[in-house]
Amino acid sequence: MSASRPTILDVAARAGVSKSLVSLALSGSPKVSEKSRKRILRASNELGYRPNAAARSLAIQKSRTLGVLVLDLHNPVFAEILDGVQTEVRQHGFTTMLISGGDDPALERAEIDTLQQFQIEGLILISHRLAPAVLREIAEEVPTVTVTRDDIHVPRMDMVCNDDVAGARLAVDHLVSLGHRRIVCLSGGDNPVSHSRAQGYSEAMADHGLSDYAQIVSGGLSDTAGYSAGTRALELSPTALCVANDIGAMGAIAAVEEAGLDVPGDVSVIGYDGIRLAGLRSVNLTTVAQPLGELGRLAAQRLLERLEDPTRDAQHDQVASKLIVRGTTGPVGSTTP
Amino acid sequence: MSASRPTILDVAARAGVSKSLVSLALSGSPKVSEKSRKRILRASNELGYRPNAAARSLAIQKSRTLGVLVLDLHNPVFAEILDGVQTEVRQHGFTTMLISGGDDPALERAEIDTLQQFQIEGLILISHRLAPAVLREIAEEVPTVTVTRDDIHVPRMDMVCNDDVAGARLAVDHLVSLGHRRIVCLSGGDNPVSHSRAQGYSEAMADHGLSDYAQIVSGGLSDTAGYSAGTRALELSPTALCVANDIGAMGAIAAVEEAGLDVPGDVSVIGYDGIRLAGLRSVNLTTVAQPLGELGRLAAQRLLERLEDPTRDAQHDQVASKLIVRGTTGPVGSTTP
DNA sequence: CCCCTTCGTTGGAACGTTCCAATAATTATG
DNA sequence: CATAATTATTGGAACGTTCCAACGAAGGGG
Repeated sequence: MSASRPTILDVAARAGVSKSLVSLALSGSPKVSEKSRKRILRASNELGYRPNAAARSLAIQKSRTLGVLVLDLHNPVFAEILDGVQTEVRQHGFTTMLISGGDDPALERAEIDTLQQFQIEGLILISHRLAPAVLREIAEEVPTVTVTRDDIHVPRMDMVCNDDVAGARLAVDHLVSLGHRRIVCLSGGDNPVSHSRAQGYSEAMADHGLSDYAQIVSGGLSDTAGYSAGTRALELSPTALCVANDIGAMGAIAAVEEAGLDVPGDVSVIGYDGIRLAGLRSVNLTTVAQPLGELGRLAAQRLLERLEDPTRDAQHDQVASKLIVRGTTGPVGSTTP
Repeated sequence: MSASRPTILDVAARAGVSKSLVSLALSGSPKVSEKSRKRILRASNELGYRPNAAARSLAIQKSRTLGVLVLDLHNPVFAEILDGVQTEVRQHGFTTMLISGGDDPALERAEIDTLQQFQIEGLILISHRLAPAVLREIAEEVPTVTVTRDDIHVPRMDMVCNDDVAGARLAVDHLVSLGHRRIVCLSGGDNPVSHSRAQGYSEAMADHGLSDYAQIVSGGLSDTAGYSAGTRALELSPTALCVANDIGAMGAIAAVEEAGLDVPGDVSVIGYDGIRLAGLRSVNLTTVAQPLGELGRLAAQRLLERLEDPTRDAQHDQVASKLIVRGTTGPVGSTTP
């Protein structure tokens, strides 16, 4: 009948024992007699007791909570990485606090601050826009692991990425094997990930002796950016477009089709990321798929390891991406213009 | 040099005042002299002081935190609703804890439990799979508002929805105005939202005197469900498909195209939800758009109102959805088969 | 029968904050 | 100039938990 939630003292009173014994019993200590344990558990259930996380956190000086920042919840890539994080973290009895920076560095910083007020024990950054100095500052205060970005090096900070250079090469190799030579790269703009992918493209083109055909059109990671870059790329009369990411590739496809050309008959298009969306029947995009869930799982694992041993050297994992051939790539010239 | 974070006492010592005054100053109380305030602020900055949310929560008996459950982070609908929630909540100085139930009732329950251990002051359920009894139990313990579902009524629980019946009618009206009569409905399966949308379809068909043409093919809310329902629907040789949601509509489009038919030349397709994805150039789906952000904003607002006045009567808001005409619908028979 | 273990149990302190009542310092009032 | 009123500041208690040192009650060995 009390207005507020029952506390450990209410349980103790009802079970006729001390609060300390309740605490012991609920944490599963072996030094509680079977008789007491039963009575405490019963009292606890009857009252609907639920421990107060704030009080516990204050007492044990730990929060058993990890913070997770995603760049932007709208981008499916991040939701899929998040899945991996959640499953791994849950298995270890940690709670996660999820925030999204909405693609705004200032907001990101503010949200991380809130996270720190909750005394998070570790932080996972699934992509971010933080300045190197800010990131360093944060990583020094709380064990941190970045996913998807490996450009900023901070002493004790782990990083989990795929090899964008190798991935982009996979894309080019695939197109070349289909007979394409006039392969244009639609870059994702001025960010580390896009740089690596563009570099992989250039390297692979060179390896195939196609340096003369290599051309990079600058774009962005969004649908509209992919569309406008695609439109510009068509002036170079390519037979294939190698796009920086899946969403951008979808925009590029729209540009190709709007120009009255067929995908993949006239122009093949390949993306990067491997979001589920790309597998939708109406999209059916050939892409270089990162193991997104695995990326998240690994990040969580590295963070948990660091919590055990905070002095461990920074680790830098690279996971392998693989080509998924679907319907947007095909042999060169399957339709004659 | 201390290993752990500075506390309010460290700040007090450095500023040469008592902890109480620091607390006062940091909470912006007017009864602190300008001189003290300055010194405290400086000391606080120098030490990099950050209040301990757990301690505060314990002291004030409030967490200033709201819990948000989304059914599934992968579905873009929810991310967009979430946006609205976040902006509104932030403005009021609350923090949100976000969890996703991964479409599993048991997990949902467990995650909400965790939320309650953190003493959340309110809960927003952006769709859920909870049994009525469980939902009732939760809503009795913590102020709750459901978004997107309005089938389970609980005394003090607010609900924010769009009018699915009216929305579906909008879709049918649009198709009829384009001259369509053989309009088949691809339902979203056995859930309250899909039922309402199917009902709106039936009502509108009747209003237009097209009851004889009304046919509902049962499907689901996913891409693949839309695809298979679409395939089955084509046997009825429709000129238009009215699909339960956007993602399903994308699947249906694939089915139509795979059958060698043109969208919208041979078959028009309309979706429901208004996810951004539908606006991508390569998708360009005509749809009935819910004001997703507004839905979230309103939910947060209702919850905050209830926190002010817990005895207030349950409120049930309906927001208006509107038709967005894009490229997947067109006049009937624009291509002759 | 007494002492020593062992086991089960307990009260008190601590965690970092807020809030209240009480005090100290300052200013206004007669 | 004393006293009242106001303004600034303070110490202590409280929040709900965990942990530790200390306790009482059994049981076993001498």
